[in-house]
Amino acid sequence: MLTLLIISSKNMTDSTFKVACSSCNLRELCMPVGLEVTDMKKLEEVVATRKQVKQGQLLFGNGDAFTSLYAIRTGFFKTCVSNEDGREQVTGFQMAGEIIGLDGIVTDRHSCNAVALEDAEVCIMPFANVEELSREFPVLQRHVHKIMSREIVRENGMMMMLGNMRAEERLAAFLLNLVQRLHARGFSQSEMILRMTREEIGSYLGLKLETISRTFSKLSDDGIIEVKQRYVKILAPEELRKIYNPQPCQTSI
Amino acid sequence: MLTLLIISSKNMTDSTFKVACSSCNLRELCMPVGLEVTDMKKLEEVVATRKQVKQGQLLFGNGDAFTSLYAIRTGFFKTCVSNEDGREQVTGFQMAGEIIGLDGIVTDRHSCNAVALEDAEVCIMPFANVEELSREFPVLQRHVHKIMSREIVRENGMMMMLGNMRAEERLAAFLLNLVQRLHARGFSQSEMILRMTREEIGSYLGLKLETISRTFSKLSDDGIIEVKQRYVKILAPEELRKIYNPQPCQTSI
DNA sequence: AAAAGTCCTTGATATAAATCAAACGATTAG
DNA sequence: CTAATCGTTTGATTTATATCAAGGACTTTT
Repeated sequence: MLTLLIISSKNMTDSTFKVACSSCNLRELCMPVGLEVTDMKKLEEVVATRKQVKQGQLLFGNGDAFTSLYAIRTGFFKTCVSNEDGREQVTGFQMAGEIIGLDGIVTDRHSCNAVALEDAEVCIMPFANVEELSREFPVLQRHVHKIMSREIVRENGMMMMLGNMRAEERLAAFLLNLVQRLHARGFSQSEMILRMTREEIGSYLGLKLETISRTFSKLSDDGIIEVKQRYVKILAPEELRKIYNPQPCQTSI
Repeated sequence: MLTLLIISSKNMTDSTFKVACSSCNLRELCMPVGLEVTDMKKLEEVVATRKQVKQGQLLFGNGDAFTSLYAIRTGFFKTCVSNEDGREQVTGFQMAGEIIGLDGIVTDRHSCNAVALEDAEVCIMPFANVEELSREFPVLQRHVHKIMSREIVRENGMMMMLGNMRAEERLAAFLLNLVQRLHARGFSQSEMILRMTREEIGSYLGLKLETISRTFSKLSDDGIIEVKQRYVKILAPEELRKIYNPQPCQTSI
């Protein structure tokens, strides 16, 4: 029975359902737009297979050989780097339609861990395929460049957060960013269920879990959000945006 | 006379000296290695012209249209992002052989400022050329991907610094990184002249200038470095490395 | 249903770095 | 040569966040 289950699972995830980007509802998120149907069919070759990753499992880890990029189909990931002395830094949270694995290109080894925060499924895109098809399709080439550039710009923003902002500003930015990305995927623009712990949020924002908790309570006391464990509702999005982007002090002259 | 000077300057920087990557001593830093001479000649087409940037001048600024990547030939740059309310974050310091401008790809506009910290000269590489030649030369394609991935990995490391490290660790990491890059360019592995102010170092490391100054003094008092204004000499590189990478506390069991 | 394990919240206290302030050294302008 | 400016150093004090500690809430296991 166990064997049967495993075989069944393998079939399900690896070969039975041949991947079809053209019919994937995440197409506009991880594939270039404005393609002819024939080109689209060709581009589907970037994706070799899919893979399921159970909550808590590693998709790839620091030191692993780099072979592929991964497009998240379902589920939620965190990526984190760690120090010789064991300190961890969450470098990002990724959701459906986003690409992970770019860190591995430079050294042919991954330099971070990608952990599923809920059961997930990814499309495996062997990087050799990506590069080959990029040479053939300028639109894919441009798409890949944009994905990498977007990540660079995101991390620039993170440096600004970590270097300059106070706890409340960081958490406001975090919540606004998260809900905006969820909204772009068809979810509510005011409510969400967090997939990560206070400690993981803290690591991402350069704060301790107690500070995250206190800051949640503060925003809740101020009537700006409603928090109940992992559930968060944004009651006053404008107030939250004001915290994130405080107006410069107006001087009289 | 002024006109003459301008014309002369324009000739010097834009057209007189046709660029030749094959004879540039920074070739191994900004070009793929192991190319045939004929391919090398072809690849030189990525570089359109050179441009000189005076100390304090902007190579490109936030909001500028993105057209090109820039390979630094001589000089030293900082890149920085800024907030609506005017806070600045230095996101990097770049020296000869390094590539700047990658932030512009995703939106076709630059999202940061690149400022010359000393008189500089850059090779302009129109991004259209880069993409076209990347399609023709897989080795260039791979090179471009690695440059972008390296920047992503560097920024992951910065997030670790800004999120987890104490002032002394950040400054140690900064000095070790800087001197290592200078050494790779043929300079001393223990001495350097800083091109940036304490305030700029502070912005980069998420600290205030006074903290940078105090931390320099502390490292100096401990006999680990010698500091005199912008001159820094690393007296005890191993000690500095220990500060950057403190051994995890050994527990008895 | 009880027990155990996570995760979260809140309070009391400590601390690293920020802020405020003054003076000093190096460079530039007059 | 003197004054002015800019960058730096150092001291005194404040403050935001970390740390330590305890209890509470939810989830999973038994």
